[in-house]
Amino acid sequence: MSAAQIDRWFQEPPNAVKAAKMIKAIAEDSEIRSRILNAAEELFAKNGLETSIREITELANVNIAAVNYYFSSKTALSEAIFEQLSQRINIKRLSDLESLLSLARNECRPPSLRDIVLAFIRPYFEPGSDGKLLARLILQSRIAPTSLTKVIVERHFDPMAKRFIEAFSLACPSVEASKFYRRYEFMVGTVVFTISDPAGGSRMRRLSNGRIDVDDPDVASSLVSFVIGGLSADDGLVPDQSG
Amino acid sequence: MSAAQIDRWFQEPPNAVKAAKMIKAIAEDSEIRSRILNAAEELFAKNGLETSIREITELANVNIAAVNYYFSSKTALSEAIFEQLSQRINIKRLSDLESLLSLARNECRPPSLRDIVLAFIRPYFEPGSDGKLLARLILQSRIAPTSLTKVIVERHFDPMAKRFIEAFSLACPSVEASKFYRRYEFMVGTVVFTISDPAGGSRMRRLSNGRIDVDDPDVASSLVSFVIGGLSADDGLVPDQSG
DNA sequence: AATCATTTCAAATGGTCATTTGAAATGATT
DNA sequence: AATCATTTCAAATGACCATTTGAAATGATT
Repeated sequence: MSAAQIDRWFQEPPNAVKAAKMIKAIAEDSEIRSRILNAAEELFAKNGLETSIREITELANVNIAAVNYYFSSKTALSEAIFEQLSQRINIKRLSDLESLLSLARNECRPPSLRDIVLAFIRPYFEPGSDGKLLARLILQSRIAPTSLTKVIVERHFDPMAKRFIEAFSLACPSVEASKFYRRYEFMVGTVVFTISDPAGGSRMRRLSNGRIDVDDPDVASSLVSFVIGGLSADDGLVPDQSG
Repeated sequence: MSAAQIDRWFQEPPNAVKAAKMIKAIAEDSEIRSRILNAAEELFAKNGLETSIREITELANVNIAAVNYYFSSKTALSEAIFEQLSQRINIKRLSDLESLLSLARNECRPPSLRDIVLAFIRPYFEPGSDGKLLARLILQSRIAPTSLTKVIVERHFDPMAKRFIEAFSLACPSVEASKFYRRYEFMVGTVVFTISDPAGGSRMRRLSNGRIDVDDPDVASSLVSFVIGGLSADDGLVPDQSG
């Protein structure tokens, strides 16, 4: 699908056959591009974020120059992946949150804190959702932020975070609202760090002499309990009434 | 202080003047070595862990070959820093923990959970303790572990972790003991992620429209409340009695 | 003073990397 | 069929990196 083709598309009179072709072209656009995206996503998840273009293009079975042709730089490719993943997972979270909030509103009760936390955590554990990769990308952007990871966090994470922070206040009216700015971040830390524990050499397994592991099916629910406990903690301090 | 010098030292008869010189030599050993260590620590903390040897040696004002001369490789240098920092902070934590445990024992009461958590968190916030650098190094070893970061974690962190996990059980007998293997890791995640928030462009500040920041003096106590809430959470599940 | 080990240094080495180039292939348009 | 834009590809480019080299300087030992 070239720029020139698109230009012509708008200049020419309508034509059913051409339209069909054009739609097909857009739908398949572009096989190589998505082969690169998939390979990169797979290798980033498996081997970390310092995978070279060479490895990616070898797995994708495309020429090494294709990355620069389709994405203009390796950085742009990484950010495309980060953005795509962030968007997919955060849209899911937000829609889960909104529907549980409106359900609570209809039933004239506050939303349940457990439901909110589950809406936040669930996408990380759903099979095929690449939660582990997203967790690594978030940690990476913590340690070594780039101007573009900052943009992605601001665009795809901050709005969702604000909604969750509001929801926490609804669910826990006894906790002073401004505390949730911090507690939200604390929650993110707990979740992201836990998810990113490398499979196999897991630290939990070592510390517990093999009894407990990160990949145990009930880690998610342990995590939820911990987070709920933290979010709703009574810290015994007098809330600041000045603001 | 050369190997040959040390050999001679043990072969030769005692001599007060020589002894004095030797002790001086050991004490100053080696100025360049420590200039490199300090520069590397500073740059790792400021610019992340991918600082090049060139930058380090420029700041330290030594020749670029000095790193390989004194540390044999850049990896070994990083690990020397990681190890030194881990040891310093973890020894402090362990000794704080042991003394609060023995105090509780003498007074025939369980230790307070708050005291234990404080012993864990305090070193990260003490000025000059390089808590931020350590947090970054820990996150880094999460995302991209090397065979030697693994060794450092096992040597300097795992024994301390086991002690803290035992202490949590003493402080919270109502929580089934094996839960603390997980909850300890959850705590680490919360703390490390929070500490590593880059100064200046802090996310908390953004989300709260400037009202709350990571560098606020009371973040530590918010963190402690959250962690206590999580550690002592009642998850409503029936504990596994089979083991 | 002569010999020896250690330390410093500028320059070279060799490897990996992302990116560019320019020609060849493909495919669409007239 | 001829022209044009787009896509593919092998090879080259140039930057940056850690590490090595070997000679010169320093310092200790006899």
